[in-house]
Formats: sequence, C-alpha cells, structure tokens
Amino acid sequence: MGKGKWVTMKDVADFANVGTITVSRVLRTPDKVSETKRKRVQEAIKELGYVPDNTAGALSSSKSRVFGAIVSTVNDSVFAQTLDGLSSTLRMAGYELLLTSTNYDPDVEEDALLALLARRPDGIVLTSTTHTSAVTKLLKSVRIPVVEIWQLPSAPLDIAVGFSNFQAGYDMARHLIDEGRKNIAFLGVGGAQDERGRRRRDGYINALSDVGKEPIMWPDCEQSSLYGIELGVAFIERCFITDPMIDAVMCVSDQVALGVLCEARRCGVKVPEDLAISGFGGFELAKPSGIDLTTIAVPGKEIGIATAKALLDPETARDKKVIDLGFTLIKRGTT
Amino acid sequence: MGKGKWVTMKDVADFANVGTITVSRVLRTPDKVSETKRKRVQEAIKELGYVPDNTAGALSSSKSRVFGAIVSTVNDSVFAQTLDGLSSTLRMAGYELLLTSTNYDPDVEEDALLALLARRPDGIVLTSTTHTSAVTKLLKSVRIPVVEIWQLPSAPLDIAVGFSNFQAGYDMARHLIDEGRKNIAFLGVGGAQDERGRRRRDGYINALSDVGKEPIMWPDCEQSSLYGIELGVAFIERCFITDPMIDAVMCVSDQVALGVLCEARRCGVKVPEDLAISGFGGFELAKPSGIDLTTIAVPGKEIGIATAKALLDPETARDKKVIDLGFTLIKRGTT
DNA sequence: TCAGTTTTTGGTATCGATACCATTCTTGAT
DNA sequence: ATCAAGAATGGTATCGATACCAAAAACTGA
Repeated sequence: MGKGKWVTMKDVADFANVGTITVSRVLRTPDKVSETKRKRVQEAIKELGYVPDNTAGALSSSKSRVFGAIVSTVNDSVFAQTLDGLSSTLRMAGYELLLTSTNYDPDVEEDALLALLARRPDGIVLTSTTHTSAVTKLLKSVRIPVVEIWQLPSAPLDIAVGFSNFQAGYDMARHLIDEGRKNIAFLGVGGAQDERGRRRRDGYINALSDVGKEPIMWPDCEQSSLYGIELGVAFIERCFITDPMIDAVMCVSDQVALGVLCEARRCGVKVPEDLAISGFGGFELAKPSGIDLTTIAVPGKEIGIATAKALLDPETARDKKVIDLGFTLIKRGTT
Repeated sequence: MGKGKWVTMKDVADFANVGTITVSRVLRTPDKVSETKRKRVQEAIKELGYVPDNTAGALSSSKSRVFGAIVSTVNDSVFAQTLDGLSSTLRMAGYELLLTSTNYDPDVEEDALLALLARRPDGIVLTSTTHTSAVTKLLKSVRIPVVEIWQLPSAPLDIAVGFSNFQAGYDMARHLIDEGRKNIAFLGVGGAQDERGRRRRDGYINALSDVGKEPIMWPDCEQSSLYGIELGVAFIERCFITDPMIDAVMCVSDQVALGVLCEARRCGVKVPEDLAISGFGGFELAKPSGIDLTTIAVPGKEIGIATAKALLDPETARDKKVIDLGFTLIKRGTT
C-alpha cells in the first residue's frame, strides 16, 4: 500500500516472465493466449495489484471506452432513471459514462461539449436538440455516434431515442376535451429553457385549435420565477380563482400537478368535478394513495437502455435513425 | 467538417509556424508566450477547429483532470443536488466528473472503482462508507484524494464531507418525544442497503432508549419489497390500523412520509392529532400547500460544492479531515 | 521425419500531449 | 558597446498502453 507509482503492464510482464503484449492480450483477448501463460499473468496481476491505465490504452488504440452525456439537469427523477439505465447498461459492456449537466443553458452546452470531446469519447448523448451553431458544426464533424434523447427531432443529427412530446401534449389535451372539459388551461409556459415542455404545450395548442378552442396559458409571461410544486400552488391562488371558467388544467409536470392538486383540496375545490388536473412524467402513485393523478408515463429507463444499445452498435441504430419508444396516458382519478 | 482524423497539436503548430510546445503553452500557461505568437496560435486553433486531446495530456502529465464519483443512486432528488453542485463547481475549475452508480450493491462498487481507477482520476468521491476489503485496500494505496460524502465516518479513509445521520435521527426522535408522543414508530428499516437510513434509525433507537422507551420498527423484517410512497401507504393499512397505540411515525424519507400522509388523510386519520408524521430530506413544500411535512433539510448542494473544493485542494481539506455541514430540523404542521 | 500450417509470442514503432533541458532572443545596466 | 539575467522558444525523451509485423513454437498430415 502507498506505493509511489502505479504498477505498469511492464511490471506485470516482468513478474510473469512474458512480454508486455502478452499481458495486454490476457486482458483484452484471453483466448489468444495459452492457458499456462494466461494463468501466470493473471496471478501476477493479482499479486502486484495491477490496474490497467486506460488513458494510455485510449491513446494507442483511439478507443477511450468512455461515452459522454450532456443532460439539461440530473435533478429530475425521470431523467435519473434514464441515466441509471444508460450507465448500468454501458458498464456491463465495459464502458463508463462522463456526465455533464448544463442547467438548460446552451452556452454551457458548448463548453461542456468541448471539454467532453477533449476526452475523445466513443460517443455522445445529448438531451437537448437545439444547439448553438458551433455545437452543431462540431457534432457533425465528429466521427462518433451522437444520440439525442427524450425527444424526436425532425432532422436528427445522427440517432434519436425518445418519444414525441408534441404527441403527448396533444393526446392529453384530447383526453381532457373528450372528458367534456370546456376551458382547459396549460400550466408551465414559463420554462423557456425546457424545450420538451414547450413541445407538449405546442401539442396542447394544436389539439385545442383542432376543435376550435383558444388556448389559455399561465403564467402568461416568462418572468415567473416559480417552478415545481410552488407553481402549482400559485396557479390556484392567482389564476383559477380569478378565472372560474377554467375547468381543467394540464400541467407541464407531475410536480406542478401535485401542487395544484394539494392546493385545490385545501381550498375546497372539488377534483375532478370543479377542476380536472393532469400531469406529466408518470407519477408512481395510484388510486389507493388518494393522490391518483392522471399523467403520462414515460419510458425513462427504457430510453437509457436503448440509448446504450445505440451507442454500442451505432450501425444498427442508424438504420432506424429515430427510435420512438412511445408513452402511455394513464387515466386516473383527477380527470 | 467530416475529416477522417482529429486535428493534432502538431497541425496547429505547423499552421502557426511555431513549435508544438508553444501551442501547449498557449493553452495551459498563456502568459509565458509572447503576444504575437499567442494570437497566431489562437487563430490557428480556431481556423483548424483544434480540440486538445486530454487522454494524451493525461498520459504525459499524469493529471487526468477527471474526478470519479461512485454514488449509490442518482435516482434521488437530494443526491442529484449534490451532483449538480459538485459537477458545476468542478467544471468551472476545468475538471470533469466520471459518474457511476452502484444501486447500493457493494460488489458493483468494487467493479466500478476498478473501472474508475483505470481512468486514472485525480480524485474519488464515494457516497458509501462501508466497503469490501478489496475496495478499502485499493483506496488506501491510491495517491489521490478520496472524499466520502453524505455521512461522517468515525475513521474516514481520507476526507469526509457530510452531516451526522445518527444525530439527525436522534434529533427528530427527540423532537417527537418533546411534542409529547408516546409511541413513536420508525418506518423504513427495510433498506438494508441504505446505510444512511440505518444510521438515522440508530439515532432514533438511542433517543428512545434515553427516555426508557422501546423502539417500534416496521416493516420488522427486510423481506419487504415496498419502498417510497407505497411503503408509506402500506404502513397505514398494515401497521397503524392494527396497532392504534402508535401516535407518531418517523419516516426514513420524505417520499415515505408523503405516502403516509396521503393515506392517513384518505382514511380519516387526523394529522397531527392522531398521528404525527416526520420525513427526511427537506421536502420543499411548506404550510400554504397543505402538505407541510416536518422534515430534516439536508445541505445537498453545499455538500457537492464543499466536496469539489476538497478535491481541488485536498491539503487544506485534510487539515479538518471531517467536514460537518450539519442539517436543519424543520418543524411544520405534521408534528 | 519433414514441409507446410496454424497458433503463440515478442520487438518496435506509435498514439498526442507534456517535462525537461538547451538554446535563442530580449532587456537593462554598466 | 558589452555582458549578464531573464524571458521566450524549440528539440527530444517520455508517459503506458496497443498495432503491426516478424519470429518462434506447436501441430498437421503424408
């Protein structure tokens, strides 16, 4: 313990009395080495506590065995599931994940991408599909798989894995309309950064216009600093109370919907009689809990797994280019 | 765009008509290069779209500018805050974060650590403090800072940043006792994997024994596959109903507490009159929302930032060894 | 037993940057 | 004008692995 330097492959080779390349082969292609030497090398590795140096390996083989991910936030439970699925699938294949979050800032994305490329990853995952021109140029010039996830761009840079946020918004609005709701509001326009949320809102607007209705969006400007549950609470206080014609609210996320639901109950607003509420994200609570929110379940983990597969085998994935994993509208008690 | 290979430092040097080392210096120590050449090099970099290769740099300088993190799960909002603080602070200093999650499995931890060390990180972050002997040996032999976070081990391997889970459990139990509760249950023993939860439970047991009370723990065995909100719901159905002496429940997490709260309301159990409920994690909802859970707020983001600082300047951090960032008991309406 | 294969093994160059040392160029003081 | 001290610059070795090719060993069938 506490040796000054790392044990190198040469040390192992000398100890086992073989050439360095044999040690390399024991690690990468064991069946190409005779059993005697293989065992001797494996013992030497154990004995000396050798840990291979991947930075050196990456340099000579130009394969880093690392994938880079640039996500808008890790602070989201459904996103976290994707990361879980992604990183565990990759690790099983002997790859690691270099993670960066941008907090929805495109300039940070550019910096992050440069930092990532400096590590010569074998592939890149992005949760955003709107990039600065520099980013687009870089991504196009790079000879590695680029996977955009959680949405389906019309013109993917390379490969896309996700589902249609537009369709999700459309379907949910349609569901509310079918339930006989007359004045359906959309809550959560504020998130100018969140392009997935905007797509869902666009779906909502389209569905309404298909039946000749006008959208009601709140907060009406993007100045609002409210988000999550607090935004939901504020909606009841500041919007629903002043505009009692509203009989349904479609929330940008489950968090927001939860805020609306709790505050509605506290204020004696009957759900779903007076106000129908829908969320997004696949809130895990169901009927028995008393919080049975109608929502859209998203295959978060599956996206992660499919992304990992696409990274590991880009050729196959490129045949499809856009991999749509769909979503599920879960009708529960709040609508 | 679409060039076969990466642009190398040599290419930039030739283009700018300088030596490679000058290019290197422009990137790392710009003030040691004359202004004329510096500008020429910077233009060449831009012109050619040069992205430095850090794997090569890491090899020759033995500084990878990458830190590795092994977390039990990313699927936890408070953890996510730590990761956010950690990775953004590190990136500002020009470092990246290599993230691995173990899903609470110590064997995975060992694999993950080996994979991480193969990338020769400049430091390591761990959320667990119970390791296999192989892991402990490896971590001790490594000459880089090792930071254990989210708890305070009595004998840290190197540096620890966090707060006392034991104390948090103790204080919350004490709070319930002070509120006059007679039969306080602890909900969430099942998480054998979650050592932080176990510490809090130990604090609870201690607080009760200090006043001569017996602990009530549910589920009583670890066979339960329930977790999160569902566990909270199950508690009311299966435990509280059968043992009506219980007048308080201290939950291992806010999620669980939320489940208890919702189900209690649905079943007509009065909170806090019939049942006091406490959570853990710093649930962001407060009084106006109707869900005003008494909880313990944890400085998640601060832990991330402090960890980053410790990694970047281990010498200073080692003076303290254990950095206690504390926690805050937030008394709200459920107790 | 031997030529012809196939498998196993090792030597050497190489990946792209930085470290170290040597050299050249400034600059200021005498 | 000359020299010393310091700044700027470049050449070459090096980091630790893998690629590529050549050599040695083992195996095949006649």
